[in-house]
Amino acid sequence: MKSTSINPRKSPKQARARVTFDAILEAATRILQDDGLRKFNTNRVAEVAGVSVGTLYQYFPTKEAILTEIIRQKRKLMLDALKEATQDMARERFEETLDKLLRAAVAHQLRWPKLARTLEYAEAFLPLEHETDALKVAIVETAAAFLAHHQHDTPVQTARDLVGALRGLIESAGLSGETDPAAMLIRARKLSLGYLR
Amino acid sequence: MKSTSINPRKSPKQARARVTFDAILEAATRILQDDGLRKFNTNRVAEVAGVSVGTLYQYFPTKEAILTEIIRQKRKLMLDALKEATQDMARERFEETLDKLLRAAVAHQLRWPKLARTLEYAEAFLPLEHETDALKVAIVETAAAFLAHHQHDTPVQTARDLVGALRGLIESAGLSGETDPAAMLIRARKLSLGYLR
Amino acid sequence: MKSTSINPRKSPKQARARVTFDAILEAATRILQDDGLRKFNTNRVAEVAGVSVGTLYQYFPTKEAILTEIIRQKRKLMLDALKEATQDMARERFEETLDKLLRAAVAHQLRWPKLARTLEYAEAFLPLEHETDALKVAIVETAAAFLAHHQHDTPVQTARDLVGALRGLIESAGLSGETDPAAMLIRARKLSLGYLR
Amino acid sequence: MKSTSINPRKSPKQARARVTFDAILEAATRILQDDGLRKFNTNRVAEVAGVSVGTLYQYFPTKEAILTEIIRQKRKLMLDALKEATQDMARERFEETLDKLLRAAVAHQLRWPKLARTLEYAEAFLPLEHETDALKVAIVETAAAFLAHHQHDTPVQTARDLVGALRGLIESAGLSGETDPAAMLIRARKLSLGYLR
DNA sequence: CATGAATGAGGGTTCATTCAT
DNA sequence: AATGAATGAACCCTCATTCAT
Repeated sequence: MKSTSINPRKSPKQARARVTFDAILEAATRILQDDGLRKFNTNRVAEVAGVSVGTLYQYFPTKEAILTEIIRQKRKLMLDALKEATQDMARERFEETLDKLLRAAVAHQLRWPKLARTLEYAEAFLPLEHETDALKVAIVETAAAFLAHHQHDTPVQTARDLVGALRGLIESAGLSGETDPAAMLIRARKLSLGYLR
Repeated sequence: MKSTSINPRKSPKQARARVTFDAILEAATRILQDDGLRKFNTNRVAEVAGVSVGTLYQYFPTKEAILTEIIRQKRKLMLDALKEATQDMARERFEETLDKLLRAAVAHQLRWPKLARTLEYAEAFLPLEHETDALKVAIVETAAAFLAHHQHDTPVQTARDLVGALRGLIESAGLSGETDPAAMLIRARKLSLGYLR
Repeated sequence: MKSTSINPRKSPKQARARVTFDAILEAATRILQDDGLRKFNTNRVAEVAGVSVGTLYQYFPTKEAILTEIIRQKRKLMLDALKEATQDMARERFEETLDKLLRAAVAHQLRWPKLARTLEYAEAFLPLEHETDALKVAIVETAAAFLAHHQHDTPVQTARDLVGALRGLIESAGLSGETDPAAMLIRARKLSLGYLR
Repeated sequence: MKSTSINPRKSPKQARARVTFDAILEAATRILQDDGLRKFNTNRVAEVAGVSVGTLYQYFPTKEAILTEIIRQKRKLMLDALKEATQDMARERFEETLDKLLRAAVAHQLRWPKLARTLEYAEAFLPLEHETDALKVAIVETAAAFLAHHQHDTPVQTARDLVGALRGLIESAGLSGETDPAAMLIRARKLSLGYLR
């Protein structure tokens, strides 16, 4: 793995290292959730993770690398969920697959709306990084493939529109204090079907 | 006006003061647009505005006060536009008023998507401030009043949902490089009518 | 003046600023003399100069910029002295001008041998900087011009050789504790005339 | 051998240990040559040497100990070369022995001018260490003994002067990119004979 | 003996804010 | 009022050294 300024410094192989690596990411995630970028600094991350700054820098060459790794992991989770949701789309009714997709999206955005928003914002100021960027594209493309499969004319633009609108919907609900995925799903479905009609 | 740590220090009454005040806000806005919060600092704002830091602090007690004032102004602009859009709603068809509303929303979000996004993010970490918060509520309420007027059941939640979804839609299009308000309006209308059906 | 990472940040115009600027350079010089690069750090320089780090960074964008400025000043002093020494070379006997040159060289190297050596070493790891580099070249060329004036065949190489050898001579004497310029001058003359024969 | 903070921790007796010891010194030397003191750190030395930091610290108690050992070895090499050059001075003409001495000096300084300069500089800030210091004195004394043998009045000072001047000459030529020992030898001879006349 | 994860003091730099002029 | 020099807490990151395995 290249040691650019944005990739993790070492893939943790020993058990101890793996634990430390994860502790750092978890601490960082918690800080981003609770306080946003403002208080996201390496000293605090290390402290919350229960390690020294030096240790943190053994694993991540810069503060941005931590952010990037969190984004990468979250995006990957989302992409995998979407792929799983669409894997049987050939055999399923449109609404059936759509529901799976929306369920995945709601699950990923509603639980930690502040984190999701912070990561979204942070990403804009990170140096473009292949894998992360590719993941972003892949997410839209997975949705677009689904739309195309069901005869949609402009699948890519529509997919991007819907991904954006759904993010806005779920985010605003989440930040208003809503936490019920079932209620959210209903409105997400309404928004999607309404837009796709 | 009280001089809390978040309100402007003085309402500029003399012409010269007004000019300085505006120059500072304009400089701050440009920096937020171009570089985001990362490079938004008082020294730079003063420099770009062509005044000294000392002068900047004559008008704004803290850095956050500048941010707050920008948000306040932008929100006020938006609110006024929405109010104007709905002022004849009693005499107009539903679609007619909706179009005016969407036109206003698109106009306000599409031109400076990066700025809009940055302000949105910044606001979340600003101390809650009455007027600004009130403006936010008023925006949703204006939309809700319109929906209520047309017999909608749950106007407030629906208004919040739509405001959120539209923001997400326009923001994602804007950040993807779209700049045509007309094209955006068509999709915004589709999203709204679809959701409201 | 460009604001690269190696030039001073502002040319001090007000009296207070001039004083601060000089205090920083003087403190830096003293630290380099006494302890070398090892203990040359911005916190210490600021402390010795009696200013805050922040102030130091108002004048110098990086630690290296301080070093560069010291080198630039010392070289300029040396170059001016050499130019003055050679200004009447057309009217003077060879030995007369040579003596002036050597006097200048001894004066500049013998007083602070440790500083001279440290600057010499530091320079090798500084990003090449036009003016400083030009000064270095100019010094050799001034000597070469003098040699050429007196019918020397390979003035540039000889000048470089002599400058190097004289530096080595004076440095080693200085570091051995010698402080008498007169004694040094005699040997410097012997070395020069011997080599030029 | 005592285990002060500057001597190697153990004289490597087993073959494997010898290899490791040498690998560390070689790595350190390469780093000093290529990047100077700036990037000379124990982690990097260990990495380049292909051993772990822990292993490095089995052999050297401190970073300075590595530097000291390199200096000691280089000086010893130089001293041995000078001793060999002067061993037949009783039977040889003055110029003959001098040439051998200069040949040794040129050989030692011209090949790695950057390394030589770095070691020279580093030495000044190392805690005075008997053996190394003694080697330095021995070098000058070897030269002085040669001068004394040929009826020179002030052999020690003259030897020191010449050692310094020759170092300056060769160093400046080396750093200017010259690499030809033969050409260098001619000028070194000229400098020496000129000064000794 | 070797390994390499962990430590934390040290040092470079920024930037919100104050205050003498 | 306006200026801009000065301040110093805060934050990023490095590297010499230790020690459990």
